[in-house]
Amino acid sequence: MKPSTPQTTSPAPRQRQRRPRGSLTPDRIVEAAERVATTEGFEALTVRAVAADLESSAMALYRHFATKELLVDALLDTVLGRFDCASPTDDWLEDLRIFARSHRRLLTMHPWAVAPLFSHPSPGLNAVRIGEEALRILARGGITDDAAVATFSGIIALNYGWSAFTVARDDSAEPTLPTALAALPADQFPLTISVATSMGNYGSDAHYNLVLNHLLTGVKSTAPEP
Amino acid sequence: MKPSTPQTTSPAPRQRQRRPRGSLTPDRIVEAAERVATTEGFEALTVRAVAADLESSAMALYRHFATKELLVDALLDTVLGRFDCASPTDDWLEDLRIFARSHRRLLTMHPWAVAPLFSHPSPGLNAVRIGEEALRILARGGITDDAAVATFSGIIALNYGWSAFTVARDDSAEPTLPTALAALPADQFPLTISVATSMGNYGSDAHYNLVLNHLLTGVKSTAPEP
DNA sequence: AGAGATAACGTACGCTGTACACATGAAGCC
DNA sequence: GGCTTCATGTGTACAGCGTACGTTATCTCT
Repeated sequence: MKPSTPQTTSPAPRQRQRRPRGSLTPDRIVEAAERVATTEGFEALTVRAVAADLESSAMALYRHFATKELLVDALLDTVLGRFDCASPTDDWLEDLRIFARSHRRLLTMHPWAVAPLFSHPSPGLNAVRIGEEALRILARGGITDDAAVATFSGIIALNYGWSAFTVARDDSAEPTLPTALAALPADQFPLTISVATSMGNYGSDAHYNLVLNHLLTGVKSTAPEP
Repeated sequence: MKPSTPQTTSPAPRQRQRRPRGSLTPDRIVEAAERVATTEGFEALTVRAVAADLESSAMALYRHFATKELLVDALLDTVLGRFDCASPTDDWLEDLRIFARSHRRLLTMHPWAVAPLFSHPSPGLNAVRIGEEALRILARGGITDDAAVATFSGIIALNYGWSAFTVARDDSAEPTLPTALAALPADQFPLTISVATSMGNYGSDAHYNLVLNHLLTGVKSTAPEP
């Protein structure tokens, strides 16, 4: 196999077939990194794994990203770049709800990215773009300055925190969460046991919409115009 | 130095003075782990570092915790065990606010624990205890079942997400966030620039209280009793 | 005192990110 | 065309990680 280097003069071919010059670009590396993250999980996103996906060597990536952290930053920024910045209706509160749902969908569609996005400051340009969109919607409702920043922060925080539930969920776990809760000592956790079935779908869309409704109700109640 | 083993027969003392039999307990190991985490940060919490803090060896810890993950789980559960479960007033909504603030304070007082708590499912007993307390308060307001679980989840999610802001904040960063935002292209991010100063204290207590107010307003609006 | 159990420990292995030296291929210059 | 120069791909190596495995020392029970 691989008789492409039949150089009999050198007994041990110390290097494999080298890839052509422009075959490694930041974009291609980020694509490979995402491929690894989606298929193997973020914890398996190692430099060597990305290089293997590109059929390259680990150190080759360091010509384009000084550290692994910078590569991850670029990867996360491309994910944030997929946010859909549409404000379709003419009701600003409804648009705010759509904004929140879109952001949440962005996270649920990239579950491996939630934890690193959570830990990283990552103030990339696309993150700013998302914030600008939220501020635009809020301004239409007369909410500006600290109230706007706080509201925006609240929605983002809610979404990130909520993603912790949905991402960590292991539906193949045995025993199921409701049955595990039902086995608790009834004298210590009576309420937990009584809502065990509802606890079964904690983090669900229905629960999320309920909470988002609550938050938006409060936002609306402090908006200048009725 | 250390002439305690002047055993001249063995030229190289292959082992240092071994510690007595009961000197290593799960509790002491967890204490040492927290010491490392608080002083050096969670990323520096290695098995060898914990062992060094105990003046022991790395493998000695594995007699008490099968894996590092289990040690971390125990550490996180002790942190959750410090939650103060008081419901001081007779206004359930006010108690819910105090509950949320207490939980948030728990996170801010253990900043290193936020990220691992976020990533881990970690359904320890103390986590259930916190949930039971929230359900008790909500039940006093007539909120049960799915509405209660959703509301509880919302508060917890908000706190975790919010902690991402406050934990990641690097106030010694240069340039400051407002000045960095002010340098953005004004035609693309006009609103972000206009709220740059408010953005400076994003994640602050004032902003958090504002968001919590919004959420509680919504909760109150759906509560059975006025 | 002797034996058995077990807690503490040392060594070693495969993995990680990455510093460093080297090899190679494309581009500019004569 | 030949030669130089420089950017880029690659291999080797190292410190540090979690931890499997085998050794020892100490405690307990006769």
